[in-house]
Amino acid sequence: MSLDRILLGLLREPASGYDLKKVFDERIGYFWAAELSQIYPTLQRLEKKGWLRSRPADSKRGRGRFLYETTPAGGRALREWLASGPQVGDDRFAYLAQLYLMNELGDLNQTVQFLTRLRDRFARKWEALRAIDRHWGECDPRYPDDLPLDEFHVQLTLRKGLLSLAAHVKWCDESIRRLRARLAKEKSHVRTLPRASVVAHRRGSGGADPVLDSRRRAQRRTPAH
Amino acid sequence: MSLDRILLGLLREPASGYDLKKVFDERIGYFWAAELSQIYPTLQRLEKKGWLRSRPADSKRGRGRFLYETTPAGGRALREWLASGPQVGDDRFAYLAQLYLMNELGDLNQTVQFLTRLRDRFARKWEALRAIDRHWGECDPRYPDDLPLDEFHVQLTLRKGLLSLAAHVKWCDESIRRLRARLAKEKSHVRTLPRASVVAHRRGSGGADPVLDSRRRAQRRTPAH
DNA sequence: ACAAGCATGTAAGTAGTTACATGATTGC
DNA sequence: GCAATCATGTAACTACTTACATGCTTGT
Repeated sequence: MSLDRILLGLLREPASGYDLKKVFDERIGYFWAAELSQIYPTLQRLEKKGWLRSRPADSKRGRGRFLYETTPAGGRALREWLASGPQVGDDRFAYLAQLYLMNELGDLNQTVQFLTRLRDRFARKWEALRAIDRHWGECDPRYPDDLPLDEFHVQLTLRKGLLSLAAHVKWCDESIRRLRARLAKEKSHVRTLPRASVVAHRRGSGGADPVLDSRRRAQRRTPAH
Repeated sequence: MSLDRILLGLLREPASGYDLKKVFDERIGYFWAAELSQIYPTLQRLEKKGWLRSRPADSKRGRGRFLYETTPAGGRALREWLASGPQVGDDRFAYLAQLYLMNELGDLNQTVQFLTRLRDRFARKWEALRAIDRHWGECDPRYPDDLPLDEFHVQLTLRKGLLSLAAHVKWCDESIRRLRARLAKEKSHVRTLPRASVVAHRRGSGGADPVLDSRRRAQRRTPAH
């Protein structure tokens, strides 16, 4: 359903299935993904429905291709979708389910490691969007508030990705800090040495852990927002 | 796959399919959803696989029920999943796709309305989590940093929901502000009256629009983070 | 009598993934 | 000759949704 409308929207300008795949991978991957094996049958179905039309074209490299384009009927279906209000689906975050159940492992160090890896993934995604943002800003003096309206809408979605991922990274950092504080407290309890917690804390953030090191590296480039 | 492991995790304590549905709806809906029509067959499949066992039980109201529980083999499968690293899937946010393509409607006011409705939804979700957070804090003096470890893990996921939704609301507000600024600029351009933008801005946030009013009402209870 | 809540399920359909098949062209 | 890239597709499978069927108990 959503993929149908997204293709309708992307095909205001003619493109092939292969082209569209690149748009998903290189431009809009932060809010939608699609495989070629899903794109091709969908294009065929939408053409049968009268929302797309295709024509053969030749490519520089490889065999011939088909360029698809939205028909007026397709445009109406698209606008209907856009005007139907925001489509908010059920959230499904497997990593939160894992964290929710992670007490099963009975080891807070595992949870710290888990969140550290998660932080790394989010930070990498954030950096990818940040690179687009920075590049766009350098190439167009109208960026971000005086862009033409079509690009302005795109920029709003990019901004969402940036803010959202920054919040994710912030949450990971906060959680790791809180977990380490608990670990330190536990250690000092076992030893009954009141100053042991300080030592434990120094150890925890001063070792040669490669994951932690990559974490610290990433953190430098990371957002206030 | 993920649902399998989540059920394994939830069934460390015996429960029926119906009970589990309530857990999804009332406790963990902010990161996972499941329908009864998916839960029942999954429970049967996991029992055949040896990861769950069931026994009949009677209920106060309605017909007899089946209580399921994780077996040792199920526990091992669960721990394997938890130790396998964070499972981060492809993001699919239909509302961002809509916003990305919304220039098609050729009317910034429609985009403002769209984001206002979106803001309302996020704010409501945030308030639901905030209520859980507040209640928990009032009922348990150990909240949030001295909770027992199982509840501490749960709290981390709740905190993620709060931070994430707060960022969503912030993004909506920022976007609406930027859109209004553009609308004001356009208006003043048409009229060629340099002070018209001020008037337009006052009108835009002072009218009797019920959606806007609900927005402002919600905003009072909304997060710094 | 009937609605609401408890309780378990099946059937049909949609959306998306993984694996595979095919074939052309360019650069090394 | 071979890998990479361009290009289109099918088949089998997994995950999830919507609609429906059934039946029991309690409160109004």
